[in-house]
Amino acid sequence: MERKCTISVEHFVSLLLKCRKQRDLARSMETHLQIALYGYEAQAVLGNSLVQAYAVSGCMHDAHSLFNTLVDVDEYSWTSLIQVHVDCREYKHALALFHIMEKTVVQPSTYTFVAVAKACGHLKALDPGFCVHMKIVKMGLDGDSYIGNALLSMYIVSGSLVEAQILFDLLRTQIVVSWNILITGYLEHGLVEKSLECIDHMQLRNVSPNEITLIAGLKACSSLRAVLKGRDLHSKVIILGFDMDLSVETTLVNLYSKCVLPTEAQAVVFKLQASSVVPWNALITGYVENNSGKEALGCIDKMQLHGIPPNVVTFVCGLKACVITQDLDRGQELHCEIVKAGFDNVPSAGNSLMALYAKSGAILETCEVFNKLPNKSIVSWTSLISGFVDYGANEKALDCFEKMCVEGLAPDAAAFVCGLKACGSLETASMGRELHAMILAMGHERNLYVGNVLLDTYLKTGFFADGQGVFNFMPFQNVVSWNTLIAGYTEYGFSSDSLLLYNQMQLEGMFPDVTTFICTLKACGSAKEVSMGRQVHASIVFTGLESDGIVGNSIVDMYTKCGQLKEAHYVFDLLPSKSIVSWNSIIAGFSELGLSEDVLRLVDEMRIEHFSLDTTTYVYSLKACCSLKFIAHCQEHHEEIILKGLEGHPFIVSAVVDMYANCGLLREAQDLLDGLPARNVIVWTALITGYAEHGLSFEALESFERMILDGILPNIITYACTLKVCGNLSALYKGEEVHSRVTKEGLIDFHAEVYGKSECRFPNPDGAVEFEGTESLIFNSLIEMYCKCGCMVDAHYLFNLIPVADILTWSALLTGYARQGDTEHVLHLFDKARKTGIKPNEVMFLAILSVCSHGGLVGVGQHCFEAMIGEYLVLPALEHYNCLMDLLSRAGKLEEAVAVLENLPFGPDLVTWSTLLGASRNWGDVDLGRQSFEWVARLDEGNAAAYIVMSNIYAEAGMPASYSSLIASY
DNA sequence: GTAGGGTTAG
Repeated sequence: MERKCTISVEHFVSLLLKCRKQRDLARSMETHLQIALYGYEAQAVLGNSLVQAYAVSGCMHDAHSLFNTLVDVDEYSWTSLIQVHVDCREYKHALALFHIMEKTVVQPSTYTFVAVAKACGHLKALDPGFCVHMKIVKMGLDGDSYIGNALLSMYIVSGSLVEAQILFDLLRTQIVVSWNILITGYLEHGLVEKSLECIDHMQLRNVSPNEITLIAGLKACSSLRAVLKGRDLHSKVIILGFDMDLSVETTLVNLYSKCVLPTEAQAVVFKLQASSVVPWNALITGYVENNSGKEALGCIDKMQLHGIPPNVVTFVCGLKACVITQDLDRGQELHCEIVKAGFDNVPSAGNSLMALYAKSGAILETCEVFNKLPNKSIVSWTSLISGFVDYGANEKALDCFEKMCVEGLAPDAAAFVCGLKACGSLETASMGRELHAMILAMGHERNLYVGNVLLDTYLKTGFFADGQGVFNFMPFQNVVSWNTLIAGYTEYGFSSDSLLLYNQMQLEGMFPDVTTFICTLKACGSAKEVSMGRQVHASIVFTGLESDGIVGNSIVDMYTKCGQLKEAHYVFDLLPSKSIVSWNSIIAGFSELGLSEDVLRLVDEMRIEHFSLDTTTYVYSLKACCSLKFIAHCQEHHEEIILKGLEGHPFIVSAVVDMYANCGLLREAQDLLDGLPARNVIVWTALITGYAEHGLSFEALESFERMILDGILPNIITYACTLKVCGNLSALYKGEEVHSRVTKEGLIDFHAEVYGKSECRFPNPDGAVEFEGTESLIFNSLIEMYCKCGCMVDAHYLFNLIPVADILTWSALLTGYARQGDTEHVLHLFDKARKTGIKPNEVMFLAILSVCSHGGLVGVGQHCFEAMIGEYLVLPALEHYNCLMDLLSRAGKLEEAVAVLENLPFGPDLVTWSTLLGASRNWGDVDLGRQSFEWVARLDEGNAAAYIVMSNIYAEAGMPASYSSLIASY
């Protein structure tokens, strides 16, 4: 009872104020109990304080129950309840309470309106906000500076900048706070220049800026990278005496860092001599943002020397710096320090650790950090997904994405970006579409990152129309969007479109960056557009980007792909620093043109310059060795590869098998292939072509069978080679089987209309195989196969289906008909080919000459031979001369045939002499017969037919002596 | 006042 006298109501009020400040619920409840014990419950002031104390501690329900028991609810009770909801960001609730209050007799005060205006602003609720404004005017409170600023703030926060400016101009007095609301408002809504204009205006009206104004101004300068204006504000800071204000100085550090003026940023920090970690962090962040990882880490050391311990932000930046410098060791040291300092449970630290490990390829550590995180936020999940994507584990990434959704976390824009990246790498269009639908449903489609990666995913999966649609409907495109489009078209062989896009983007005022140049150079290379390539090269020099390593390599690559080795070599020699990629680019150029000696010379040069050969280099040098048939050299290479442990690499494996197969070491090739744990289409194809090229047709077909049994899908090269073998063997049945395979796989389309390119989805382009020309290669191989097997009906049927017949198609068909002796078809087709603009080649002329000779069309044949040289400028080979001699001698023009023989530009071969031998028999020319026979016998010993023909000549000429001696010698 | 995950490229 004694205590009852000593504790006053005022004491309880101050006690509750303390509880409220410390959000100490337990003490609030204890105090509540005491108030009840003392019988003070009916005291209005205590009731209101209790309501506030409960509300700020999160016990809104208790606060409301208590509010309902209050005996006299006054303006203060209502306002404090509304205020508390606003503080807890429960704006809707606050507004609802205000509406209830309006129905009572209690009149709102200035404080009530300030709280309600804040709620309206955050709700972006313009109509209720305007009603509140009107009510204020009606009550004559609009002259109050406090209310005026609250309303100004309401319009700004809700984004109604025009209304805010009108209200601002109507304010009775514009104090510095009013100006600051306007200035920070413009800044936050991106109207950066406008906020700087306001700062100038306020000074003209003799309102002196305070630290809030200066911070806003400096921030504006940062985002505009406006160094001069920034320096101007810096001098204001000094004049007005804010140069020891931690916040102002930190913003200054940030400004100088963003403007890449590290010395000035440092000067600010050192001059400040503060013991706070924050300005140091601003400095470190600046270095990280400018990709100066080493300097950032140095700064962390220096800061500790000044006796300032790092905080979480410092560690986060430090980890980023380690990613930049690729210094995993230092990263792990930082990890230890983070654990020691007890920051390992802080989400941002954990997420940055994951980023470090993921970007260092340490996926296990990434997962470990993730598993240890107590609260896995959307950011943590995204870090994990991103880690899997970087690691190439795209399926795993998508699994995680699903798991994250199952756990009830709604993906945000960044999470979608990672998920889509996985889809793009997996080339799974269906999953990509699912994510796209989710993105639309959740309203993330306007995010630039999302748009760009969506575009990339559609292009990577071959859906050009959808990709173009995404691009067109983006709210705005940036340079990345254009780069993605350019790269996407090039990837599918539409390089000319890429080049048009490069021009178009510049017409639309978009400046190319490093990546644009890299992508465009690639397009120039694939399109062999060297003049455009030179233009791009000039632009690169103009922008001073030619010293960039990747750009330099791309220029070399462009020139080599265009076959301009001189220019490529010139650029290569001038590269400021050559990497293994530079060497590979130039080597690839020489390799492409079959200049094997140069390839090996360059490889030697790079060895001299202490570069270690990588898989790409080995592939080129192996190819060069084997085309030069440097077998010993090849084997040395193989040993070196084994020594380096590269023999398992898929590219190397196929190159080595190809090398052995090419050199005719087919046993070795076969053994190597059989010993592989898994074989791919490239290795099998290398073996099959090896067998085919060395005339081992049966082994080639057998390998094709084994490849199918191995479960490997052949590619067009495999099919073309196998069809050739079938033709050589006249293996019609096998050939037809291959035909039905390629049809089933859709490699040829019997109803081939020309596709609108954005409508169709192309098969995944195989690295080694150019997409363009796929179909005609298969068609030509099939036609040739049917021709060789004598099935001219099938050959001609396919010929009619081919979308565009090229010179090879015509040659194959003509040769086929010629082999059948079908003069009529050959002459007709020859005529048709010429009319469609085909310039006849040597193969077509051989076909013509051969049918003319068999059909006795001497005049036509002779005319053709003359036209071949005079009109079509095709140089005849020995085969053509042989045919001509055959043609003449069959027609009895033996002398003319001999004249051809005597004027031959080459040495005659077995066919020449056999032809003349046959002719001699037909026309009974013993001398020419004997001469021919002697040559045939010399060139092909044991040619029984020649003996028989010669003996017949002797017998028919009535020369028994010669006849019997020839028989004896035989 | 400083701070966590996300887009294109050899």
